[in-house]
Amino acid sequence: MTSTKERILNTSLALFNRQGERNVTTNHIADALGISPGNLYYHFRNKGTIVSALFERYSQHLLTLLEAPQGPLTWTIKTYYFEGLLASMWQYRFFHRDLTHFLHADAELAARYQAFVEIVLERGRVIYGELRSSGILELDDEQLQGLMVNTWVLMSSWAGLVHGLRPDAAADEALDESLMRHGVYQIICLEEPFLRGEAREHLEEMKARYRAANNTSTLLLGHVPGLDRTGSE
Amino acid sequence: MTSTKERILNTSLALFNRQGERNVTTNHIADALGISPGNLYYHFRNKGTIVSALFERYSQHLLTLLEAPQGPLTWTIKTYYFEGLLASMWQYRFFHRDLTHFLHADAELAARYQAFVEIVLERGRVIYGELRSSGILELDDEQLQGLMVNTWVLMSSWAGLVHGLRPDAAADEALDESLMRHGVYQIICLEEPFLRGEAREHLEEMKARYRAANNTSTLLLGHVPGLDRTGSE
DNA sequence: TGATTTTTAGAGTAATTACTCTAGGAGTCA
DNA sequence: TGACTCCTAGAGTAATTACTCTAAAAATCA
Repeated sequence: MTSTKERILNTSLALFNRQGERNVTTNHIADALGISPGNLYYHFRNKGTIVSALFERYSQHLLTLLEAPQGPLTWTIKTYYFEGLLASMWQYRFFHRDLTHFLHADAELAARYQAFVEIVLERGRVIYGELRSSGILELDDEQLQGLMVNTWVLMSSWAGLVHGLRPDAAADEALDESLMRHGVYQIICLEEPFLRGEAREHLEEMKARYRAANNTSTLLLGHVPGLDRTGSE
Repeated sequence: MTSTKERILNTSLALFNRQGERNVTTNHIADALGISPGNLYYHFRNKGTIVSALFERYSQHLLTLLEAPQGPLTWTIKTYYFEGLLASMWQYRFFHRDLTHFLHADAELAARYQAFVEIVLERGRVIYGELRSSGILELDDEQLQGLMVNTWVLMSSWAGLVHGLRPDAAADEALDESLMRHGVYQIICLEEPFLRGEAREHLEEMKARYRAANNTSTLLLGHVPGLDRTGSE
């Protein structure tokens, strides 16, 4: 028995992810819920408030994950961990999809987002730093920073990228898993050159685990099976 | 003396980049040009056609750049080359910003975009392959593919990312150069572990060249000068 | 029970916006 | 000059959409 307010958020999130925030009207949300527009606006002053509330959820969710202490950190564990992060970000993919617009339209949200990214990057640096201390990663401070930024770029735009190349992906939940795995794979590619010791031993195993199956995200894998005929009806 | 059709495209591009396609109406474009809406619609059947035509320009521009033969390829030259690519992409940054929406709204555009990405990736693989043949890069096929995908992810989302973190960047042309340079720097970070021979000698010099100045994109560099007070008005 | 507050419905509206239509100007060519 | 095509103006419209307002149901509480 969730409150109306939360049901609005849940439904909005689902619709936003599937159709894009731009294509989802407030009336549409109310309809999907079987409530009146008036009711919706009783709980949320305007559409932006819904987006803002969803960002709050998203950032809290992610920061909680990032705060969780994890004892002795191995590279394998870290990878599973990042897989979880990516999955959480995928759940709120509408946000990164229209990020620029949201930040442009709401200065307060922009400030919150900046602070959020700062914490994420900082926490990421700590994680990579721990791996370095354990001798699992070998890189200097500047390389670590570069790696961290590239990891964040990848994670925060992966969903949107995949969405662009496979417009069907939004509806097809089965694709999700495989696409997420490919995202993790690309992160592994980022880290690979710096891996040492324990990590190197598990590298092939992990790459195999996350390497996308041939039938998905083929575009990003080089060989396209049945999509090569363009233009013909 | 450019034709009205081209003036519409130029103005649309400028407005789209600055304000986002979503926030630019067709009437707005006509106003900015000092022409009537009727005139605009004489040249373009609808708004989507403008976007589509701009993508045509964009993709042709990029593919032309990518086709240009470049004789003996050094890593330094390749880096300048990528800098040019990134600059061209920045000129059409509105497109990647709302990419998902455009592809969702226009199936034909989606198909063209897919084909475009395929060619870009293929051409990128060739370039990296040449560097490998010259002994400048040391990596296997799979690593090359991973690197290529990550480079593309970075290039195609860098503008949007930067835009998200520095909403002011759209207006401030002076920031552009520095932000673009940081993008190239991140690409260097991707390649660095694989560099050998000639490239390693120029590495520090190139990193220094593209390392962003402290006063820009500070968020992505770790140390933030004056933005640390959050929440207070 | 009655009073008060919270939640809901649903009709309605003002504003926006993509796009149309008609008519007329401006080149061009015979 | 006249006919014909290309280009342009600008008023107008139908549809969408974020949001409001009033009143009533439902829950809460004394």
